[in-house]
Amino acid sequence: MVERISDAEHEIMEVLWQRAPLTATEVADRVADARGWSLQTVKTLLSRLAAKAVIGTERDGRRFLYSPLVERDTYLAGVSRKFVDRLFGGKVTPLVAHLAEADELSDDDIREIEELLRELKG
Amino acid sequence: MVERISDAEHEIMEVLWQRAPLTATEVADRVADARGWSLQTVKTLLSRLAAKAVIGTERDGRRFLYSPLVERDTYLAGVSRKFVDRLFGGKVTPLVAHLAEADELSDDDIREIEELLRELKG
DNA sequence: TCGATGAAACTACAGCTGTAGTCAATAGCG
DNA sequence: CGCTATTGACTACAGCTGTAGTTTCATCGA
Repeated sequence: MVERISDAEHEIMEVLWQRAPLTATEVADRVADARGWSLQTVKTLLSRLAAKAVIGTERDGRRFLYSPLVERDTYLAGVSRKFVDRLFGGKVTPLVAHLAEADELSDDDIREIEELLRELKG
Repeated sequence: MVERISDAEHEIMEVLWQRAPLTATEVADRVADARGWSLQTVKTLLSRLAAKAVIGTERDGRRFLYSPLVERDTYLAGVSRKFVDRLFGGKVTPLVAHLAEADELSDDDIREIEELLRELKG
């Protein structure tokens, strides 16, 4: 069970999953576009993530380098599971059905998923 | 945009989506199994949902009857969308791929989804 | 009629979240 | 060697969430 990661924290994680280790300033630069957070905000989020042992710190002189301790896939698996459990009784099919009905799936999407499923069976 | 519904609130909504209108006491009885909430807690959650206009109240003598104002499907659509956006860049295919890789999809699931997609195209 | 009972309204409170300001140490520059 | 800029640590604070206690008001039975 990975500790709960909040929305803002997740944004930080995405950056670190893309490239690590990074300093606080580097992380701040990379999230600057999406959210307009100050450096201090980013540092607070990094501290909280470190406190939860979701990221690790490595001293580099006077500053820290941060890296994820949890794989993105592991995290996604946990979150997806909880999501599907909570809203779709643990079954994936209704979720896909729902997205499909809600017109969230383009024809291309459908083709892609079909392709994917074919590979899975093969 | 439906207002954000917290976990606890969602539990209450599920009860009301299953049957409505219900009194606070009836709702409390129905969630008693899952979570061990007191009647007061349930009433607080009902008030918050009513304040958000996610459920409606109808006076019945000295008490209230509560009913959802938001369809379950509408709500699921919004939440699913946000989920897919946030974790899978808005694309459903990676979500399915992920669930598949994480062994969350049984052979039966795959067959069901294929069937579903066939219908969608038809 | 009056007290017990049941319902909603109001109040509480700690922990999490988003967002940041301030402080203290340190290191590099002049 | 002292000042300035950088960096992490500590502090802040309002709004949301989970979980309820307390108060007040109306009503039903004796």
